[in-house]
Parts: sequence; structure tokens; C-alpha cells
Amino acid sequence: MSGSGCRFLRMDRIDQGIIDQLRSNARAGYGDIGQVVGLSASAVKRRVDRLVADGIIRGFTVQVDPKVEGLATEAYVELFCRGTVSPTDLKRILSGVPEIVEAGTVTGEADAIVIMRARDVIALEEALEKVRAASSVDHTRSAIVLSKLVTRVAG
Amino acid sequence: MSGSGCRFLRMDRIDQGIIDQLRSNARAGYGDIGQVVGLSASAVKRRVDRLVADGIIRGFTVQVDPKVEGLATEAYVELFCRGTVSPTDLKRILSGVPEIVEAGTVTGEADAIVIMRARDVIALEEALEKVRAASSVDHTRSAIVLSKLVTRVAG
DNA sequence: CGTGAAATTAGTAGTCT
DNA sequence: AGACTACTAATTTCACG
Repeated sequence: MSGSGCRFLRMDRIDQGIIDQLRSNARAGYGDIGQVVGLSASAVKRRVDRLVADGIIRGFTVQVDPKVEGLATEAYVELFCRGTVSPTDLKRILSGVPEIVEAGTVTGEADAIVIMRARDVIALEEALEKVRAASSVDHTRSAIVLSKLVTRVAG
Repeated sequence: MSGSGCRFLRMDRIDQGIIDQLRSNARAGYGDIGQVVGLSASAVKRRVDRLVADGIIRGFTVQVDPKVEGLATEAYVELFCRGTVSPTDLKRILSGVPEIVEAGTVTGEADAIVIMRARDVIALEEALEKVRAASSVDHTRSAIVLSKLVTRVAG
């Protein structure tokens, strides 16, 4: 973890503009960004560096056609635990499974909901087995995605 | 549309490696990537250019802390429909709600699962109302995310 | 905190094997 | 299709307002 817990997040209008630019093209040059937000290249770089250091910007990634990625099979999995399990413990269990794209504790019947992505159903089942292997996990309820209806980029 | 519909996607091991590198850091230099995958900078650039032109790489984005984005409240919503509803109809209904980040038809009890993100619980409820307003929607079952355990970027 | 110039490094285009 | 060279343009550092 790159230090500096979570101090209060201060971001002005310019930082917001820089992030907007980077969101539409993370490979944009600092000069190009500066021209839009009205700053010099070095000032933009300094701000971006700080946004990264503060954890506001978590990283720069590429959006890939899901069909190509070979991660065609997706599932939403409800997790039911035995007794009381702390979010910290859950985090440790789930972090070990790379197929897990997203997970969070939730309100309602289930203790957590997990989104998994794998090459095919077999790989998905194997990943699911790893989750179910944890002693604190009582059972799971899976819903495999048949067809994707909406796909907007997530933060 | 930048031409050339979807011909069969040919990607070799090297392309995969380049994308892996770009995924962990979309701002990585061509030289750095080449050093990992075993190619020269210019060869890497040529491949990246083609991956973008072919639509395999859709773009380069930045991952931003959701708390900062003002989209702190997230929910997983199961959708139960009245009678039989085609995926196309569902897509039309859900596309109109901007708070919906992801959605897909699924196996199991529910007809579809929807992921929503909003500023707060009130905004979330309003968005949910828009979904429930559709005549083909019978009822929904929501699970509001309490704490995020895993957050890996999605394709 | 932002600017501007200097030094460094990376991106780009052309050519050859 | 990849490597190499030369050229251009960007990033990065630093002293200054």
C-alpha cells in the first residue's frame, strides 16, 4: 500500500478537468491536457503526480473488447457465511481469487456479493470452488450472465 | 465507426502480453513494454496502433477512487419481470437510466441483475423507481453495498 | 502554486535485413 | 514482421516570480 491513509479529499475544478481528460484518453500528453484546462505541462504533471500519490487516481488502464479478452463468462455470486465474519476476513479470502472482479458486503439476505469473470464456465466453477473452500463460507448462490445488456465503464 | 466490422480477431501471445502490460499501466512507454514482451519499441508501437485500429483496444482510461467521483453508493439489483421479456426490450428499458453501470440477463430466479451507482441512497432510490416504472418489470430485490472488498477494473 | 527554459528521454518515421 | 538509426516531440527537473 502506497502510504498516506485517507486524508480528506480536496480537489478543485482544475483537478476535475484533468481527470476528465485522462478518462477519455489516459495516454494524453501533459501539454495537451494543460491546453484544455489552462495550465502549463509541468503544472499538470505536478497535479497528476499528487492525484496518484493521494490515491485519487488509482491507476491507468486500457479498455479492451471483452470478447477478445477471453473473459466472456461472468457471474454474480451471493455469499452466505457461517456465523459472523468481519469484512476484513472476507477481503482476505476473496483477494486470493483473481477471477473476482468486484466484491462488497451488502444489505439483505446475503453477506456479500461477488462479481466473477472467467474464460468459460469451467474456469468459473474452479474459481467458485476456491471461494467455497473457505471455512467461513457456508454456501453461495450464483447467477451466470447470459447476455450483457448495459456496459458502462466503472470507476 | 472506424471501418472494418468485426473480422475474426487474431491475437497472438505477444499482443496478449502487451495488453497485460497496458492494463497495469496504460501510460507505460513502448520501450518498457517491449522489454517485458521481448520486442523493440517500434514493433510494440506498431502492434498497439493496430490493436486500437482493430477495435481490440477501445481506449485508455484512468481509474478514479469512487468516493471522489461522487458515486459512493452502489447497489446490486435483481430484476424480476412479468411474463416473458426479450433481452432487447430489457436493454431499451435499462439504457434510459444513467445510474445503471452494468446489467445482464442471468440464470437463476431473477431475469436480470443490474448494478447501479449513485451519489447517495436517495439518488439510488430515484433511479430504482425509474426501473420499476416499466410495465414489464414485476418487482426488484436490491442489495446495497455496505463496504467494498475487492475492486479490480472491468473490461 | 504556477511558469518557463534546459536537459533528458520517449515517440515517430524511414530503411534495411 | 521486427530491428536499427536519425529526427522530432514529449516528459522531467529546476530556478524563479
